[in-house]
Amino acid sequence: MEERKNSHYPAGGNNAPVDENSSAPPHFIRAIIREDLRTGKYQGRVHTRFPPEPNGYLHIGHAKSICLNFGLAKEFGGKCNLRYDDTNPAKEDVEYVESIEEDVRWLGFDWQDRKFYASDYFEQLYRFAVALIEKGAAYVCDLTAEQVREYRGTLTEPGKNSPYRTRSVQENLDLFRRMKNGEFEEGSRVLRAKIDMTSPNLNMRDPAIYRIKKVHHHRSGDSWCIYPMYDFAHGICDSLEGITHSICTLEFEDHRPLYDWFLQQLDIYRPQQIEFARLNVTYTLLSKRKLLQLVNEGHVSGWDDPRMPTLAGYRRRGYTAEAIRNFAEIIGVAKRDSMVDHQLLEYCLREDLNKRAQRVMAVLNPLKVVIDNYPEDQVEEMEAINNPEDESMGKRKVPFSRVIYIERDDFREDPPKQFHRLAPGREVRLRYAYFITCTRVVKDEKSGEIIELHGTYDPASRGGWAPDGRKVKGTIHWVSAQHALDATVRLYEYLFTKEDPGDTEEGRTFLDNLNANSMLERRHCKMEPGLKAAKPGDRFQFERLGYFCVDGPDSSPEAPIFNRTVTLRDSWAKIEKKMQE
RNA sequence: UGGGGCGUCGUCAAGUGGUAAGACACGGGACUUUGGUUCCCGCAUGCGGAGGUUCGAAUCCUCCCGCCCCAGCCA
Repeated sequence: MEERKNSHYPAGGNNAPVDENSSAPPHFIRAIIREDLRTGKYQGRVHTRFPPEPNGYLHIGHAKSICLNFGLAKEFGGKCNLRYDDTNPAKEDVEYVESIEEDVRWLGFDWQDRKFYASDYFEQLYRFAVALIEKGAAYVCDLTAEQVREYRGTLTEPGKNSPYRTRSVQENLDLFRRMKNGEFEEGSRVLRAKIDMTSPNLNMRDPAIYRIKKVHHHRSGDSWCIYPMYDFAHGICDSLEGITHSICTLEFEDHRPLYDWFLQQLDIYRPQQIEFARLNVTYTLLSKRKLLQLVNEGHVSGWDDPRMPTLAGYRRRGYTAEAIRNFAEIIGVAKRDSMVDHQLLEYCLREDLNKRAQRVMAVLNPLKVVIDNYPEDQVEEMEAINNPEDESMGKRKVPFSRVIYIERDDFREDPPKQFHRLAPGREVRLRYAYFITCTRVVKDEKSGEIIELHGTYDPASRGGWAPDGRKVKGTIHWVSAQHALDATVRLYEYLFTKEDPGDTEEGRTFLDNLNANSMLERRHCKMEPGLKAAKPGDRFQFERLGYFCVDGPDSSPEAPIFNRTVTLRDSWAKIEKKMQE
């Protein structure tokens, strides 16, 4: 039977041999596929699908699903379709389908010519519904939504049959046709599957298959005023496309009997639905509804705000697709609810960026330093390494002169023991330049604020080495004042203050957990001049600070803006924190 | 208390009867012209609990406890 139904799909042959020594971590879905391949369940085919509803932007949770579905297909020499679950036009929009395609491509996956829409199948879906009516497995019900709820029963009590359950096939056919023709009001009638009102699984208590919605659809326009429900449409689409493994999240586990029921009733090819646990990440929210709310209420600048857990947000923030793919692999796939530490994502990010980001010097909180014994008009070009992890990235020249900026945090008037940066009388190395010693601190008389520092340099230490072999513990970054590029930097932190932003007390909402300091904009940061050539999306490591990228929408050559993607690990901050305790 | 799932280190997660992988985090050390990177070392006498089967149990059996999901004409 299974054999026969599967027969119109190409038999194996397009599959690469399974690599038993694959370094990919084992998980239960891989195990199922291996077993199916071994037993020839689908003639050696592996065909998955990624089925987003175009009602919002894709987020990191979707990335897990995308990587799983496309990744499995690739791993086993199969295919993966992109299919929009666009059965509810009231919530969907073309803006979302465009963003979804951009995001999936950016992540590095390709659906080739297999882009589908549930709406592509509206005509067939309708015919399948008619077939169900004809075999007495579906009926038109005139109960109101509220009545349907009452008839459904509760978790512990069985439901009771709708008085319309016994309508004749002829009457059902007629009514359904008229529903389609727009003769009835929205909500007045619904087509239901005739299953079992006493089932302990509420999904089997005569679920709705079609509802009337006189709403314009972003693809089918106004040609339909009835739309199929997810449970009915999804399995049939999977079947029509010859999907072998229909992977979805845990909350659909209870729907599997229904998924199977429709396909069995219709006697069509049956893929298997497999459920895994959706992703949760600390300090972030992955609910489309709540993300939409953040956007609509202006708590963020949009779906692509760099603080958003959307792929568009992460991309704008400077994350790489490679890092996200690696993260998706490393977190594993299982059935238990879990909350992954955001630091794991950051680890994947740094690992990738460390290898590819060009190093550059930038001062975010500038403190002027005048090197008194350095010739007034002299400028030297110091040689700097672009990436110590990748020699092929070469070297560059950075101008040095008498007046420079250093990071305010790199100077302490009264330094603690373990502080080995600049302080009165102390010597430090200016990266790729000279050793300098601080000789004088100039303060504002009234406020006491440090305005500038004066110091001397050792001409013999050019490049950062002292010929007498003396050591300095600290190396700090700097930018020549007269050559500096003035730029704005946006420092981002978690959008929420709680590990689980959705965990709220009585009377509060996730909005109460918003981090008021999630974005700090610093103007007039000083950067080495070579950064003038940076283009939107370009990523850099600002030495000793973190990874940054040129913002897409807001940056311009006249007023460059850099987003902080992620900080570098900072063991000094840990030491300082420990000293305070 | 109907049904469906799930409980292995702080967090993910392997393991499917032969004596608890790995990663992140954390702690310590080495190296360092980024307090970055890299490299070493440490980190579950125990797998939700209690019984039982077995030479041997995270893995099998029994009972119990806890957590998640389902009462949309959402997906």
